[in-house]
Amino acid sequence: MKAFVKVMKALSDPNRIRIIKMLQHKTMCVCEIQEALQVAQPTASKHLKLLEDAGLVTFQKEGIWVNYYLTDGSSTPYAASFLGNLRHWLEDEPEIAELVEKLPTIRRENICKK
Amino acid sequence: MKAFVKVMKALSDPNRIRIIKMLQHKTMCVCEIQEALQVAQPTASKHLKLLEDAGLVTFQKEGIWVNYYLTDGSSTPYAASFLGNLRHWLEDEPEIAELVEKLPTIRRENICKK
DNA sequence: CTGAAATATTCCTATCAGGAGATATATTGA
DNA sequence: TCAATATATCTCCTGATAGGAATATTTCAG
Repeated sequence: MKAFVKVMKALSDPNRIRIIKMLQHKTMCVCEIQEALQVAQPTASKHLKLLEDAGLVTFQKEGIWVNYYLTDGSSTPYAASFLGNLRHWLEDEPEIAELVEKLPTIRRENICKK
Repeated sequence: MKAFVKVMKALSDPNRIRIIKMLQHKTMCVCEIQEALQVAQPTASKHLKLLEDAGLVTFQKEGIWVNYYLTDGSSTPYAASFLGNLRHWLEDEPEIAELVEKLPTIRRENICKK
């Protein structure tokens, strides 16, 4: 029950849903997500932590960057099911489509200073 | 997006999940749900309204009673998918099992005065 | 080691969600 | 019509949550 509620809450926020939909297309670092969502950096970090706690995303450190990507859903059957369904769900939402279109232009080289 | 978030939020609360799991077994009136969840009547009503807005449950008036039951999920594909998955999800949660076991003893004739 | 850059954490604020009591509404029976 | 019952709505309280600013942490380059 707790695990289920955690996944449901994680997917109850538009910005976190947007993160999932973006990560379906490419691995992203925090600053890229921050830029895509137009939020402050701590806000992006916090959303990612919540998604991680729910078993939906994970990350790998690459030097100074932290790359986030979707999990295989092995943590809970709920995560697996949602990650599967969200592959096609919301695909035709104009807002999501627009966000995905912008994705190729959002690259850490253009955002970060290093 | 809004419809999706609405369904996710509706299923983000333990008491509302319990309602869904109970309605899988039988149609229930508000006072039966109130009794099963051990909450105040307005609380039960509010949860039911939220679930209804999300397209997960609906109701039929029977005189003084209001009978709530699960929808067929035709309002949104999300509702349909969740109602399907929740048929087996959480089935082996002790807490849910216990709640379902108590169900037959919760009958409006024993609760309501009329 | 030091400075700079990316990210995480802390703290504060505003809004939202769950709960209950009081009250309004609706239906039925007398 | 009136009283009783079931349910819905309103109001208030409290705890949770999204957001950002400030700060801490981590990592790398030099």
